[in-house]
Amino acid sequence: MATASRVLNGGDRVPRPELQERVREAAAELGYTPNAQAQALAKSSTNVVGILVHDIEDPYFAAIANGVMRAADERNLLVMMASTFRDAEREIAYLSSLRAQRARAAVMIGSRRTDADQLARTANEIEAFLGSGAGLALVSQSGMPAHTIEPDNRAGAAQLARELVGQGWRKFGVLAGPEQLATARDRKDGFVAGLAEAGLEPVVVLPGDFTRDGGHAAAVELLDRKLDVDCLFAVNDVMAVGAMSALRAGGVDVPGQLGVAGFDDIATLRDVWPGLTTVRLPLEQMGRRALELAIEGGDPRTETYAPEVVLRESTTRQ
Amino acid sequence: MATASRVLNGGDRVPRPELQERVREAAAELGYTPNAQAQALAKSSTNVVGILVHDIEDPYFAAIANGVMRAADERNLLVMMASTFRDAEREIAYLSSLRAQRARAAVMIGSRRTDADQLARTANEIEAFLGSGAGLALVSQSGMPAHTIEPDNRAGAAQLARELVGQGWRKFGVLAGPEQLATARDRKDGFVAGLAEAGLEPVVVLPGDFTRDGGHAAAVELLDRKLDVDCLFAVNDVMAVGAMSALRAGGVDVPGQLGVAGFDDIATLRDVWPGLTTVRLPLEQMGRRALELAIEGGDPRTETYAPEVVLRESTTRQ
DNA sequence: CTGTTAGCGCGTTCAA
DNA sequence: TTGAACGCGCTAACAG
Repeated sequence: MATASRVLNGGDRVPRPELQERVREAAAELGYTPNAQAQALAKSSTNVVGILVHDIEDPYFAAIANGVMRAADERNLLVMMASTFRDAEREIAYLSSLRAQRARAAVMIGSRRTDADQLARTANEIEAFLGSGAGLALVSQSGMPAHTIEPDNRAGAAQLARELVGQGWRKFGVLAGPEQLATARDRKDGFVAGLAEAGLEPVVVLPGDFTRDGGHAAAVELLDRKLDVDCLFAVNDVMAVGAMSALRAGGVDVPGQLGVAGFDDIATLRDVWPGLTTVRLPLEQMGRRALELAIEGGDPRTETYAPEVVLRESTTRQ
Repeated sequence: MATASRVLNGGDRVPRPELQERVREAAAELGYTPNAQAQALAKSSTNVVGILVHDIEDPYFAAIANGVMRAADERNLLVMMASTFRDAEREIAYLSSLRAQRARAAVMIGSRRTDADQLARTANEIEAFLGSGAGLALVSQSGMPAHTIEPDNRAGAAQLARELVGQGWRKFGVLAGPEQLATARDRKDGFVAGLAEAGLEPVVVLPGDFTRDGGHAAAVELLDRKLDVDCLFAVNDVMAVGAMSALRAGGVDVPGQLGVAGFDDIATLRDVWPGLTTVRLPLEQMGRRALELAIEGGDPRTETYAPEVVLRESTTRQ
């Protein structure tokens, strides 16, 4: 048995070629397939890593997950992915499952809502996860006792505000997303701060969902209230695109009557017209790096990624 | 030991409440976490299912994967996802890994290129996978000895052709994607067949990649050759959107000078302007159903899903 | 109703 | 260089 094990799996010193051959033949003949569970049990270590996303159909998460999967593939790690459908309970349950699976590491993507109780329970599960010896990295969620990858949302949004002001826009409306979502809040705050540098403040800040429909609804509300605004900033690209649809339906020309900007620079949306001014995040690289940190382990580290403003036609002054 | 096992895990008849309590306390005190690997080994069965996609960042795959994950979540199954990055070798290797993991079932999404040798090797691995007792379903790949979920690409494309002809378009260009890809070929063939019913045939059929860039490049070529075409059919939405960008850059008005249609009805692209005429596929439901069939097992069955033409502004006659 | 025993399939000592 | 024995953590069959 040990001999067979040596030639078929472990890189241990292998027997002489002739015996190797015999073992391989026998394996083929018997239709042998190594049992990863048994291997894991014997070695008490697996090559499984987990990814937790809120919604894999959202291109933001898909892009980051793609980076994680690429990095995992390069290291011959198997990926267990779970979509939490934005349910904190599910997230905790999945993390616990990963612990039971003795996953080597996990990456949690996306920021959580700031419900104190939920957050505490999530933190507990995270402690347990790390306590089991596995590695963990979070993307876009600070304040947890694990590696953290964070885009500098505030700085990116502030820079966007500066550039828009530089283009001549003055009367801004902000489609702010949910107030409890750190990512949304930081982008909104950064934008407002950027405006403040020029002595401006937004005409209106409309909360809403962090989704296409949220952006659409907020834009509809904006039109209904006939607010005096000349440029809209939506805290992510899918919201911006939803808003553009609403504006079009309302007969508002973009950017002729109203400029529109988003955040993320989602690849799938780079062909919309007018081209969406946005803030680019290195999503794939962030995912990649998150996995590296998670595998690496060690003391919690935070890495911040600088976003980059991309000006396109949706905010071109005419 | 058995008593503890009974109260903590298996639904076997449980001991009296008092003892249950004692076990739970001890477990909590010791920080006990069930070892899923050991459970799997002892029960010789897991609750892991696999998903194989070509590229999770492609919204088509993300939508189907989303359906699979929803169905898995409802059944308390853990999902192992692999992105093959369109590499057949990787695909085979992953399927083999899933076998080693003793996965209960797997879903393979997307059609493979028709390279006879690769196809045979994939078929071999599929046989081995099924031979291990696991279930398997393929989405958009026929001709394999497993459950198959197939959109009726030909019928959908043919219907699209009929409706476009009905709107008054006559001189069609087809951005056909790769000839070796069954999905692309079927859509192209169906479209051509639909045109034939009206006594028409396409002015030009341009091959290319099945991606945004493929559509873009094909449209550029079309413009360069100054072909006399009044409507473009791209065999998927991302190609169509890439083509629209190229047309815009070339100063061609859509749909004023050229109509454009796609295929899939990708959710993220429903807000592009002009709204993209396309053929809707129930992607999430297909993914869902694929998992059900894979879990269910039994004799290979094929289920076909009827697409539905969605007319939007990109083909509105002016 | 509870505790004991024997594997599940493997990697890893330790002797030979 | 090879083979025998043990243990990884758990469940299922059995005995008490």
